[in-house]
Amino acid sequence: MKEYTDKQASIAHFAKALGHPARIAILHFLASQETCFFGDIHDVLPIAKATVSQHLKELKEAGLIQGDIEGPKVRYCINKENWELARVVFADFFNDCVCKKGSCGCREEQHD
Amino acid sequence: MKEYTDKQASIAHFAKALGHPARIAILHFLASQETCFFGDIHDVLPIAKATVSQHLKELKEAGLIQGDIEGPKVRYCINKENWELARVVFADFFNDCVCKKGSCGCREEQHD
DNA sequence: TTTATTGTTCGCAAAAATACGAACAATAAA
DNA sequence: TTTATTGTTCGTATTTTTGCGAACAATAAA
Repeated sequence: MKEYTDKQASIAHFAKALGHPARIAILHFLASQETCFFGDIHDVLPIAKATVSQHLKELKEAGLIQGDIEGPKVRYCINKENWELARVVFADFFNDCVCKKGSCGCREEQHD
Repeated sequence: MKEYTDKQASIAHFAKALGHPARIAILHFLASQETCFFGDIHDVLPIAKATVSQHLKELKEAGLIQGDIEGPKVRYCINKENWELARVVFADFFNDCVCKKGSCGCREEQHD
């Protein structure tokens, strides 16, 4: 009956931003390239530029990337601070959430 | 123009499953309780049982949890193997995707 | 056998996410 | 100034997600 905690909302928020292959591909690309203009990103994705722009906006709103205007172009980049924050948030989450050995009565074997 | 890789799809898939506070709350709860019946989970969430059941189904389909029928009850538990897989997938992702120092031309300071 | 208890599934409604082309604004080049 | 390049925003359509109550199935209890 209780509401969600800020921590839970925060994890879910980051996870949601990562919950689309296009956005993962964008982050992969940003990490691999030295030049990361909008056009370069668009070139490696199978979607229209309007859609790419939308995905970039979501990543920006989640704080995971930033964009700098350079002339008529826009240079995108991973936001290092929040990236590190997200890394820690996920690492903590996976560390906290473990079925302690023997603490639950679930069967060991997997089933469907 | 290229499609997404299996790895990108896999990360996005796990992230999507984690992209709702109710599902994060469920995982937190499963990790903290010794008894994890459906009813116990429902009791700590602010949503109807039909909705809880739906979220559990999604987590199950993502492979993150499993459910065992015990009498008329159902005992849920984190799926340790896939949990470990997800942990590694995210850890790798955050390690791979870093804006190498000085490799991109983004401004250092944050802006809006 | 009848009645509770426990969860899932069904059917539906509302909201959000995804995607696109067209129109637009801003800068750079001619 | 006119034209081209670069991205964003707008409007819209489609799909997916989220949520609920009601109906249902399965086991346990009376």
